Amino acid sequence: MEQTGGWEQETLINELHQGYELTKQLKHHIGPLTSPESCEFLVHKIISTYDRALSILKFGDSAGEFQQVAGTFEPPQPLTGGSPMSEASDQCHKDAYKKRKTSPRWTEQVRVCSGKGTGDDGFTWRKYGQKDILGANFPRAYYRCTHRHVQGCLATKQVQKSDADPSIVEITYRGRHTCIQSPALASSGKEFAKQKKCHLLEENQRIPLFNFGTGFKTEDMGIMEETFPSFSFPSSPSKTQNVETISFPEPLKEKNLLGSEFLSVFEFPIDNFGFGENLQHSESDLSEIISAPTSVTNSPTGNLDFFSLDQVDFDPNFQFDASEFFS
DNA sequence: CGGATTTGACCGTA
DNA sequence: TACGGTCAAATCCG
Repeated sequence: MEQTGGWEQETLINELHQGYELTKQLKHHIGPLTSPESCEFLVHKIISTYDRALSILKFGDSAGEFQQVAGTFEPPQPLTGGSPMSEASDQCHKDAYKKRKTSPRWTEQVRVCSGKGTGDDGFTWRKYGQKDILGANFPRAYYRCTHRHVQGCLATKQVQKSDADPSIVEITYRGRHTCIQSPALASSGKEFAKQKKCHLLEENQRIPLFNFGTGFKTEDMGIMEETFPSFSFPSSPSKTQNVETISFPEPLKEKNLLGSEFLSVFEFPIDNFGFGENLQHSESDLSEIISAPTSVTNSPTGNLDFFSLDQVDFDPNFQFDASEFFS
């Protein structure tokens, strides 16, 4: 928990750098042909990026202990009992990050208001198993990305009702999405997602602008972090303020996981979906991703351009001047 | 009929 | 050996 600061510094730099890239993209996208959804998504992403950066500055490290709420970090809190979620009423939403030695994963608890709170997180999932878990009152369901075979997406998730409160489901995400699922598609729900399936690859080739799954995780610490006040915000974006008082709009609670699997630190918009294989090699060692980012980008789709860290100069003295991005 | 779900079997790990 | 995770055949569903 107490760290030298190297990790968060790097994260901070990367966050800022991502904000830079996103802003540049937004600049390019602002125009008559631009879809409002894309712009809005970029804006939210940018805000989230800076939000995280600010959070890092504000709280220092301990990211592994953070619970992330509404796309922002909050200082460490106990996971159970008296947690904010218990008071958050319907839109209650909380992320919990649990450390795992060999299989880091990121767990989110979602209160189910209707019957479908188990997974409409913007991705399409296919259930592949269910198990009764020892000591648990409810079985655990296993899902993998629908596009596992088509695009080699290795993202999986586990959904299990909470013993303590059946109205809450714990969703544990593992791996990251390497498939392309746009926010417009995702935010339109499953119907859109169904339509999209047939055109997934076309979408990939047509608008390889950015990956709509984004996020932030730290696998080397055995945890994953993430979440944006995502693209599906119906109206007002989060205003980057006050991380303590933010509450989710109702729709957000089922959308905010969109990018849970992505390593935004290294994945930049245009081609940030190429690290799926990384996870296999480095679930518990982020350094492997860092040291050999391009050696494992053997996506089955074969036509993805992957971001090369070589292209990124993580200058410690990175200067950030927003004005130049809009010039 | 194709894709998604169910469910028992199988496998790896601790 | 028990348990969690995955596979795959059977079944369901639109």
